[in-house]
Amino acid sequence: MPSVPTQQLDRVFAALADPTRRAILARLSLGEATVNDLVEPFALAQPTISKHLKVLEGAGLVSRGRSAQFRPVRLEAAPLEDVAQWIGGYRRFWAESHDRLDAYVKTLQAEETSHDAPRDD
Amino acid sequence: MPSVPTQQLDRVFAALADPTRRAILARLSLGEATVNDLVEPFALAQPTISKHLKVLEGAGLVSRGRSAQFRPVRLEAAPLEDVAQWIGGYRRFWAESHDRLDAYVKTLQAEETSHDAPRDD
DNA sequence: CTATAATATAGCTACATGGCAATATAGCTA
DNA sequence: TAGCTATATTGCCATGTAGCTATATTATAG
Repeated sequence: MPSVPTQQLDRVFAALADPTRRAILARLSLGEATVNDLVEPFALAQPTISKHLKVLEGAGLVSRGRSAQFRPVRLEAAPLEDVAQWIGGYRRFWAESHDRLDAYVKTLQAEETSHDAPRDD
Repeated sequence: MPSVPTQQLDRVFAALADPTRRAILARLSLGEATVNDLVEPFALAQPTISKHLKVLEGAGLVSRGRSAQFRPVRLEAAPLEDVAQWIGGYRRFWAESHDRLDAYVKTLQAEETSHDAPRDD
């Protein structure tokens, strides 16, 4: 059972704790973006975004390419899978509370497999 | 589709970003505990644990009871479900990378429904 | 009522983080 | 080479957080 190093989970959760960074991930779910692409929608300075990207990169949630003077940013979802696995260990605890809401939960699980873009946060 | 307020996700992710707090949750997955029960296994002072509990409570991840001078702490998994839902929006991104590892992923998904205690972090 | 036990609060230190403006670097383009 | 564009780095400030010790609070036990 290949469980994720604690420190790695630390970094991933910390990275996800900031709404700007989650919004960046949502944006990247639509495809690669340059730093400037990412600066635009957030009323934040470019160095601020670069700092956020460094945090995301440190958590393995994005990777950087190189194309002329651009450093395109790409979503890397693997750490999210790690998180999903960690959370999976607690699934039974909320499953217990849902004996009366089974139908609703089934609806969510159906949506889980749908292919809409994630929300922007 | 009942998506979780951003601020709520902020608090939950931030709470989960600390390994001590994740260990507290793992401990609570075995059942209610008093503050002292939780102090013992971590080489940390009691006020430090109390502070962690406040953070967890603020994220809705634990609730407190009252029994004599004890304030038993209980796991509340609902926010983890919110996180699972948020992450679900990205599932397809790692699913894409797993065309060759389908068997392995299926194994994990089988374990997801098993009833072992979560790891201690 | 006093003493004891469980927990919370206050006040402190050290360090991390999010934001900015200013500047440096790297890679085109002319 | 000079200049322009994209991004990174630096240095600063304000705020937040994890840890501690000391003290306050709350509830039970004598």
